[in-house]
Amino acid sequence: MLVKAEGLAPPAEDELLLLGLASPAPSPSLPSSAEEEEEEEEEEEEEEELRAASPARPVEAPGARGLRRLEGKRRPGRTRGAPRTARTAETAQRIKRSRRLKANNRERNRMHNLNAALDALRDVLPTFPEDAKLTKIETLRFAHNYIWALTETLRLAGAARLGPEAAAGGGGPGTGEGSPSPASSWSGGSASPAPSASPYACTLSPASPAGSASDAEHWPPAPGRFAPPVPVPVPRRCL
DNA sequence: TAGGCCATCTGGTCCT
DNA sequence: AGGACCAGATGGCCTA
Repeated sequence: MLVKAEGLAPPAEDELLLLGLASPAPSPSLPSSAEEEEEEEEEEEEEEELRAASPARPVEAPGARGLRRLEGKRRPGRTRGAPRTARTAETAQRIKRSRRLKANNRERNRMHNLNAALDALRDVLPTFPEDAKLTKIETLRFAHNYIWALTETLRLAGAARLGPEAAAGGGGPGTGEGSPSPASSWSGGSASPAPSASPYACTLSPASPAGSASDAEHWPPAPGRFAPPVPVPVPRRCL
């Protein structure tokens, strides 16, 4: 997703070689070809460096290099003349750097995947206006409350069919005993809601799971970014 | 300009 | 050993 392409942080100077990484919306699971190429290059370089660093060359195949060594020919190279210790130190640095870049790539992909999942979640949440974009925390909180509201709706609907007694205390789908408020499982740390304090404390406001703090504070006034999911007969408790 | 949100980098820890 | 996951740091963009 990456809503703000221009919001991307500039790549580190030593990462400028990673062509394509700055693309605004790289597919989370499908790295760009440039990215793949770069990764391959990195791996090749790492292997090369490892080979150069290892005096024993345990995996050396009986190929050209082996022959060259047998012939006593030196491999011409960039490290010619450099002290061995300095060379290996530099090599270790390069390997370390290469691994870091790989880890960065993985982390970036991981976060892209996470954001994609978050986007998918946004897609199924009703917002007003429709194209309003919830922040990450809002999305999670809203989803939490929304699920709770739907569950509660089902419970009440089922209870209504069974009669008033069931409505009084019946457990609904997946609700175990009674109906746990969304907050009962919402351990949002400081955002911990204290839901049952007031029967009307809960809202579907994305920013206030089960009505933590004052709802007005979290529910932006006009033009509101979102509205409670109107079509759902939300329990009064959550309105 | 301050504060919120975000993407990215980074080092540490855990898991396979 | 390498990858996944996590949290802290950093810097950019946007808005009130």
